[in-house]
Amino acid sequence: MFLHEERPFCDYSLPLNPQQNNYTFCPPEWKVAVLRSQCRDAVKVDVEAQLCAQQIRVSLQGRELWDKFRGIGTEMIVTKSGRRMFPACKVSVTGLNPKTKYVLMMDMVPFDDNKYKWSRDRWEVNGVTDPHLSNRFFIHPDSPALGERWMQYPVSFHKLKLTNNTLNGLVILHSMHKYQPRLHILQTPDPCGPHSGSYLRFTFPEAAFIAVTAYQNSEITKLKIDNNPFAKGFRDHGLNNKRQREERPVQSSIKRPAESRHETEAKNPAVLKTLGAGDGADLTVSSSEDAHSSACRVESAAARNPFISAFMNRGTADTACGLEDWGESLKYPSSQDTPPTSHYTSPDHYSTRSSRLPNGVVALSTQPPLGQSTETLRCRRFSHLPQSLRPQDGRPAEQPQPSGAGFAAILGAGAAAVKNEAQRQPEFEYPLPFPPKVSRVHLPETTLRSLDMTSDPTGPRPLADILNRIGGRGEASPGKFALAQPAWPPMALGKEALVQPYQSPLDTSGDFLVLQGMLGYPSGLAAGAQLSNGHTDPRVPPGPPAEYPYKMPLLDFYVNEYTGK
DNA sequence: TCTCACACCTTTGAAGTGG
DNA sequence: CCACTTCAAAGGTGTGAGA
Repeated sequence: MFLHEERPFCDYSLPLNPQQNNYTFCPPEWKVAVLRSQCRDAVKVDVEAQLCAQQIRVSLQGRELWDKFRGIGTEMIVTKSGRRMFPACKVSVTGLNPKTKYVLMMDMVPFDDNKYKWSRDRWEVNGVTDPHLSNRFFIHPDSPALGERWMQYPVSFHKLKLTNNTLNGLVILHSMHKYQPRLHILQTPDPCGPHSGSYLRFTFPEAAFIAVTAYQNSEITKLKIDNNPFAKGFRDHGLNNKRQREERPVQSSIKRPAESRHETEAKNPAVLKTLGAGDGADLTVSSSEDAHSSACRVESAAARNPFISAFMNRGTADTACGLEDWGESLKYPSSQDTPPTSHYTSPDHYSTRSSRLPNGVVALSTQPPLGQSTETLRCRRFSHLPQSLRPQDGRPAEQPQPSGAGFAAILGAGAAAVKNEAQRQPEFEYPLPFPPKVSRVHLPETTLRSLDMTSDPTGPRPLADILNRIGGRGEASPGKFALAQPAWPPMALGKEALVQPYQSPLDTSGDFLVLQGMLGYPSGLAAGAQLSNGHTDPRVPPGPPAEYPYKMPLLDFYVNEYTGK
């Protein structure tokens, strides 16, 4: 769905995932599998999986904006009908196998075991967390897609919606609880072969937030209004509000309210606190570059506000991260042909580890580069740049903007040249300019031929529609696009789904689908919190595997795609 | 603390218009 | 036929009243 709107692909041979609802439950077995893989004592390195996975790197896009929010204490509204996140999670992925299909999913996991309350001007711990509800994934609408697709542009999860209602199938959160996004990269199992897919997950503690039903911190409200285009009507400090405009028709110069805490702290580095290793008990680590930096730079001094200090990390940026950031920080994939020389090959990202589980699933987990300081990492990262381009503070220096022809080059035959350039400087981040309207772009004939331009209403949208949405529209709006969705087998949702459980064509064992089936591995793996080394994970409730009666397993989905059912 | 109606906004596609 | 403009619809957003 969103693919059509934001990203052009010259190869449209693969079917898109047209599911109107991209949410599904998290199989508890996955948790166990990943937790096992992340327990170092239990890791049995699988050489094959390691080769395919250890280069995979994920970084959160829009860091400046996230930093702004984290500096104040990010809040996300949850509503009964579902509310989008702002900022939305947008990640860039590198290191995937370009010719392998992957499913990208996102869910929210508790950040800690606390429940919070807003006390006058700050967040305070208010008891222990309520029982965590069953995880629900938001499956990226492009899934499944080839690795080269995922790596070509940052992957946005802006359509993910948060809710506190268990009946609507969205990602469910408890209000006044703190969560962090978690990205799942699932290598799709081969429907014609053994069902073994690699599996990785990356959490983003820098994007942690407290779920609320109404904003508590007015500074968060201001920040959202200032940055969210849909809230533009509330800018000018509320004077766009009709009522207030009528009350105050003339307001030539409006003074900003008192300097926000965020701004104050940004100007006073001594006030800044880094995100501590308080999540250390959590085996999940951040995959993103700056989260790693955070973990490496834990400061011992306690902030006045423990919650806010938990959000704080590094200096805040002054530049707003607008819609244009989809092109910024675009990372071209580094060479896939060059195997790494050591296990930890990504100086500024977390590397991956893998383990073969008893059920045959290769579980992969992220690990920080051990024994390396942040400065070391940064020095290495920019070592290939001329001295003049190396940032003084470890941040990327401003790079010269490539010409507008860069977009066409990516689209057409020029893509190879761009890639070669990226291979020469694999860590270099190329800002990508907005492409012009497609009507003014002359694409090579070979490129046009490679696109599926059929008039089949169930097929992909014309190239013009794709590209016109890219220019100047980083965030896709719902519009009327849903009407144009191809008619795929309906995915039962919510109450309706419970009435009409999905009957897997592959699973004849009963009316209920046990979610191991989503990956195709046997259901004998006991669900629970007990790890193989005896540790327990408090997030994984003990008990039998949950049964989810109505979601089509991913494997079935892929098989249906391949077999044309 | 939560829900809901509301005004305001962006985004989108269709229809209309003119060269 | 193409480019551009206008319009209406859909839906995202925070606000504020009330439960």
